[in-house]
Amino acid sequence: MERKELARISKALSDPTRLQIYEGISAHKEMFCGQVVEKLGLTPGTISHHLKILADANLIETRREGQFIYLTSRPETIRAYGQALAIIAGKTKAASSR
Amino acid sequence: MERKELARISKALSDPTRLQIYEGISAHKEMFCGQVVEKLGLTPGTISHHLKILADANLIETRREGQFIYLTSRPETIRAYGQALAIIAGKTKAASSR
DNA sequence: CGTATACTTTGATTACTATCAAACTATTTG
DNA sequence: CAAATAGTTTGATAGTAATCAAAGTATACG
Repeated sequence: MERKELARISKALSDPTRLQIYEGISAHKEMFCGQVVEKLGLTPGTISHHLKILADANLIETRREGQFIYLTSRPETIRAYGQALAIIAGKTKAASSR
Repeated sequence: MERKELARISKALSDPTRLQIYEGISAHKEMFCGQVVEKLGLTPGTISHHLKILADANLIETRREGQFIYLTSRPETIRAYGQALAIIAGKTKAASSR
């Protein structure tokens, strides 16, 4: 994974509010934006902003269904991210991943 | 791992310059600040700033030896970080970590 | 078609961050 | 002690980001 993409994912995860949103979406199999707004107590505009950053980092997926936009998490992105970091961290020291 | 700490580590990794510094330190078993300055082409002040953020996130360790300050990476932090994220991401979906 | 609901976009504000230059601190060595 | 070397701290600047309010867009429904 490229440094730029690593940075994009890191940045998406670097805000406590976004982390909380991501945790919520991951914990529930599916949520729509209004639920996130209600749960976090922020304005729809702010939530929309954060969701876009998470989606741009491929951490979540959005799907429209009628008036609602459903949010699901993409665990494979976290997996690839963690793996890329582990490889970097294990460059010289400790290669005992398994 | 707490959300606040996850955010702190993520933020430390969210800047391309810091990622590059971290990669460099991980790749060489040991570096001192001057080497990072030379490699990155930024001022000592800027490098010092980034190193502090990485150290505050426990991603690196600093140790003074005479005039030099040696830098080593702490792979166990990345490991714990990746694991914490994997647990969050796997809350509802895909629990096949092992 | 008009109204309601769900979300997005825009503009403004405030707070944070990356960077540099320059002054400062710590350590070694003549 | 003075001078050199290695980092840190400070002050300034420019860019980025989180948040809100309000206006805008999309979908459903009467």
